[in-house]
Amino acid sequence: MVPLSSKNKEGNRGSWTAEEDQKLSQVIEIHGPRKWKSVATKAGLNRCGKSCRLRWMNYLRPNIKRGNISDQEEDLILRLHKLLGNRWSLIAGRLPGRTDNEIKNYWNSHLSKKMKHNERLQNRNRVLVSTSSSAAAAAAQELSEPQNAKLMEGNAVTVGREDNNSKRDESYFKSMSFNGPSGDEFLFGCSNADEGPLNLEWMNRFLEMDESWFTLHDI
DNA sequence: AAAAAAGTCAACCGCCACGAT
DNA sequence: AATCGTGGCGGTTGACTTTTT
Repeated sequence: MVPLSSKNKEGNRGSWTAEEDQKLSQVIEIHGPRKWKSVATKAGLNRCGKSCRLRWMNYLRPNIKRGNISDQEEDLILRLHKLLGNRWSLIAGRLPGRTDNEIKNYWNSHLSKKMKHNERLQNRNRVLVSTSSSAAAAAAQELSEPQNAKLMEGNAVTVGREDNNSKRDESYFKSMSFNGPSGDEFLFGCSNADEGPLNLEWMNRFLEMDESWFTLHDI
């Protein structure tokens, strides 16, 4: 359906109709996908060449892959984006049947959020808790970035950015009650005042949710 | 059930590069 | 060398759909 507001002196705008698609396809079949202004004229379409090109590239041309982006494709997009940045046409060139517009949309609606979420997890202050305060102190010494580690009252060590969370964490752990297993077993969690008191159940939930985070900080 | 908010995606816009004149 | 037309690209918009409140 073409909205009323989508027509002006420059020609049709808005969504393409099946009839327009058919006309465009017919002309391209004869003259090839080039000289878009002439294609638009030959097809008798009241649209600019640019619009015709876009419709062909993103919708009408053969071998366009429809349907959800697979896990393999997503992985490839992530890796290519890391390498190339927002060079959507280059990325799309590595994914047969996918268009630059589709990749860009997928990135903006799915992957950028995923990236932000991961970044947020990485930037949280990490917390190491032991049932033994001496073991916690020893662990703090062994940390690869001791300048970023802080031994808290009792048996908790925070590891993370040197930011303004330290004071909050300190009082937070003073009031914490920890009912972990006996011995020097370490558990990992993540300090976040919004998520309520830190306890074993909560930490186990966290670990189930994000195993990769755990292995990254194994001591 | 209805309204609001969030998500999706096709299409448009403006800029730039490049070839033709 | 300067200008113009065209195609290609990435950013953005807005209509429509889905989910949440």
